[in-house]
Amino acid sequence: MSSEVAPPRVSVERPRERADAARNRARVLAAAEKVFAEAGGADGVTMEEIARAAGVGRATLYRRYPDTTSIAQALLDEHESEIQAGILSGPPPLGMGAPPHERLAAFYRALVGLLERHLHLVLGAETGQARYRTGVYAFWRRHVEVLLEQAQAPKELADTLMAPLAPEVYRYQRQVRGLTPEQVAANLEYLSRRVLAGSPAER
Amino acid sequence: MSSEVAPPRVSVERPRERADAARNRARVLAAAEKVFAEAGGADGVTMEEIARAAGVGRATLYRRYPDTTSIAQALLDEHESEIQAGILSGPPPLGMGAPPHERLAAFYRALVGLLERHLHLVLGAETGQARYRTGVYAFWRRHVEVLLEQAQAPKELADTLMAPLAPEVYRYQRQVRGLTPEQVAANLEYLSRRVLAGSPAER
DNA sequence: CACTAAATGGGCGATATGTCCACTTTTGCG
DNA sequence: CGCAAAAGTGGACATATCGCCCATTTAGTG
Repeated sequence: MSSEVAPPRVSVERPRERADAARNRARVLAAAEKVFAEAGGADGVTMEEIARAAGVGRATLYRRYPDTTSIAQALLDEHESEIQAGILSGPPPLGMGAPPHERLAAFYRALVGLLERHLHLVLGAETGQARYRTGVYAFWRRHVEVLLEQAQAPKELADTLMAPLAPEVYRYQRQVRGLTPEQVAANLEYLSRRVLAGSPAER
Repeated sequence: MSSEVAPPRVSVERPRERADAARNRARVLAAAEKVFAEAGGADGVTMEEIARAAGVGRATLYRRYPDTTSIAQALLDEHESEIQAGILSGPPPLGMGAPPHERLAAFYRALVGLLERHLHLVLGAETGQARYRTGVYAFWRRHVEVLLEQAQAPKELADTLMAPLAPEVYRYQRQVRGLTPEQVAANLEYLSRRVLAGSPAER
């Protein structure tokens, strides 16, 4: 990040959000939450539909969000931040202090919980390519990378170990294969142990 | 598969494809191949665009394919069939005869090869949800399931072990993380050994 | 209380979709 | 060899969404 001549004022001098803007922001988010839940993802959800449900014009939506995925992303941010905080400064096994394979298992459990509670939002925000463009993916990825290093396993496995957390994979396991959230979490815990626990990698 | 009253004629009595239909089918597939390659996936590819590139009307496209993903799927079928044949009746380690973890590694290698050569088609055909609706996914899945059983590992891991083969994951590793196909394959081989080789699962 | 700037929402042109139907080509048959 | 039925084709049409523009409204400020 580069900074030009720093403005003399404190911080970035954001003009403060107007009252009606804040009100509409809240309306939009509440309406979008409902719309995504009903659609079960982002499939048929359009900007038009969210605008109608929120009782605002389409241009009001476009002012803040370029597309439906960024609205879902905004709704998710809050929940994802909680997990980030748990990783950075929470108690073990999610936070520091537990052995790598237990921390990975805890991380898996936390994200399975998120997927279970907000699958429609994650499908709306991180489907397909979009997943890898969100800032939060980089965070998850880095965390897994560190755990791999601590366990003396190749850190290039990070994306491989993240792949089962793609929302489409979770949806398929839950709705088509009929697994319970606990079963999914147990499988991932098994994976954690197999890959990170025991003898370090010989290769 | 169930059969009603079998028709007296040999086979299903398909009226045989007309010459102009066959010609246009070939044109469409050739044009679609090119269009997908240029777009690098299915992102901005429309039925209109493929029709224009093939020099046929849109209705001609819709007669055979309901959407762009099914066109990409048709183009992929051939290549995927080769791998299927290799699994069912080819030599080890892809075919029968090798230990499970080696067969899984060989399977991973075969699919990495497919992804490397035809990523744009796989992105066009199996992006997001569509991946789990293709017939071929069920085949891959079942194959991995059998290998898991043979290695006395929980067969519910099948989808988890398939997840890193999603085209978006491969694209990200190759184009964003800068891994080579060999590195991706090596990582997956490591995963195969860790999960399937050695002591059976205690749980 | 008036004034400025942010915020709003309806409307517009462009593009894609999926279906329909009149016309053309191929094929089977007398 | 020619003809009729059937299969195939392609352009047109109605509909929907997108992304943007701009006249109007509304909130905050001196």
